[in-house]
Amino acid sequence: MSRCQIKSKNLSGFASKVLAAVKRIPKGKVTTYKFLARGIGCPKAVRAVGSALKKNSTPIKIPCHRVVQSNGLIGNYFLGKRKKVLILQKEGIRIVGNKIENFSKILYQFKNKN
DNA sequence: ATAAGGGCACCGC
DNA sequence: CGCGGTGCCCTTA
Repeated sequence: MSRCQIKSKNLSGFASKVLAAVKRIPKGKVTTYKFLARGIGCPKAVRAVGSALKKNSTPIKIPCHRVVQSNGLIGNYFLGKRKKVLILQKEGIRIVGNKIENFSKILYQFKNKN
């Protein structure tokens, strides 16, 4: 079961779960699409997670900029990769080039819910 | 309803 | 160790 898609009012259940998970990310920390996907129960839906964040219409409530690639790279951002880096830096995260410094340290891993 | 795209991840060479 | 190609799932046109 664990269907990754549950109908909702506006956003798909999948998106809702993703957004909820992203909102759980503490400030000054970051997470990866992989952990995020795994956190919602769909470790293979890493790309779907990105798409879901893209449909996010409230970036203020949903710090999608705290979501980066599993290799420590910033990845992309619906507002622009450059913008994402700036925001992360403001969060107190050190970024070298396009990579996050101390990535493993600030990496927030979701608990294995379920 | 079908087709292509996308804010990735992993494996192989 | 670095780069390329493929795979998986959801969204939008």
